[in-house]
Amino acid sequence: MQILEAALETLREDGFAGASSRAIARRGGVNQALLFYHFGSLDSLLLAALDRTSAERLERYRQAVGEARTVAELVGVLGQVYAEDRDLGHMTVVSQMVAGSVARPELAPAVLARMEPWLELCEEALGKVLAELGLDEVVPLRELAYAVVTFYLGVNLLTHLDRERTRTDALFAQVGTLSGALSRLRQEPERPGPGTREPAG
Amino acid sequence: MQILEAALETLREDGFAGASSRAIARRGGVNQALLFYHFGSLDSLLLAALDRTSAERLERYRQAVGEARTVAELVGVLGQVYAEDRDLGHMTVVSQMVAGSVARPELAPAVLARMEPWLELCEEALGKVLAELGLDEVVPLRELAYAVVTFYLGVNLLTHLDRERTRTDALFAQVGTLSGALSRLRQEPERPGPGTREPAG
DNA sequence: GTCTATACTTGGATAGAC
DNA sequence: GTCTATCCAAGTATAGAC
Repeated sequence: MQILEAALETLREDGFAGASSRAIARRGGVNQALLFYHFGSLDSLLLAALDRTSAERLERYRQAVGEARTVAELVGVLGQVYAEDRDLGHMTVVSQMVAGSVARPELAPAVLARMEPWLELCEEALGKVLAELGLDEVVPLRELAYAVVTFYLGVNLLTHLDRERTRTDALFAQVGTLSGALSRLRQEPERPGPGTREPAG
Repeated sequence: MQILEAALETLREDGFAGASSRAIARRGGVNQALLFYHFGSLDSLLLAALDRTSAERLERYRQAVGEARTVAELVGVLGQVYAEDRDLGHMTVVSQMVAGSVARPELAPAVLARMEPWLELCEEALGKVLAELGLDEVVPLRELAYAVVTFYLGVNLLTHLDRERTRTDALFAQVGTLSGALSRLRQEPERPGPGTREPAG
């Protein structure tokens, strides 16, 4: 819907503190009273907007995670989907809503609940990766998933200050080569001899 | 000063979106006009507040990093200082100011500049760690420092939604044991034989 | 469903008394 | 330096015409 799109765009461009009913209405080219007719309150509208991007992106990520057969594939496709996210500004909406929950504590439980499916998907993907690398049972899955989501939020918070240095392309690449190396190490664990000691990097 | 304290407290408790001049004045028990007499504008006051906590905490972290002789010590003391930070809410102020910079783009360069010393300190600390673990030259220092700060911001953003799961005690402990293991591995690299293959965890 | 008009609150900021 | 008083813009939300 037009209003929802406008709300998302406003959260992205002007942040939580700038996402007033008037600002959203202005951006959507609709009357300000209309938001309250359709959504009851500004908070409800913002949560509905969060739901919308969340559902859309979640589907995209699920598809990516489901398709990938190897760790290398997974890391590769996640890097692509993340780039989409950054450009579309989905995670900005999320981080701004999380930040805004400090100002409006009523939002906190709702926002928290909306993070749950992301954690689950993250766990699923990490489970795949760790199993292939032989690291399951070593690394606590739930905590790692939480850490990944946390980092993700941080990136999307910082990227507005410093778009250059928050490019995660290099990071994804690094994770890719690292997991590739680990994976090979695991598949041929007992092959010693010359040629093994390559300089890393 | 009383006003600065009030500004910090308001940023912590009510977030950026709730840190109005009136809210700050109310909390500080002073007149609202006084903020503008002393700081000229709300933005200036908020930045001054950010400067204040930043300077105070930076000193504390510098001391911690400077004192630590081993990686284990460093991780241990950082865990303590972090716990202070979380309880005092310093990083909440930072993350809220970063989030607020989306709504007020004029703040962005100033906030970004105030992160620079943190990145430098983080690089210094990581340099120590990586050298002791023999991982320097393998891991890109600047990028890792940026990643650590990013994660730190994410944690302090999320902790308001979910205080339980953002406890980083376990994380610090994990990093501690991991680096301990790596360190030992490095100090006795050529000692094979029985008793070496302990289960990880 | 969408608009105008409006009630009422809160916000940033200044002028001027003390 | 601190207060009162005030200006005016912007905020959430509702009532009611169309």
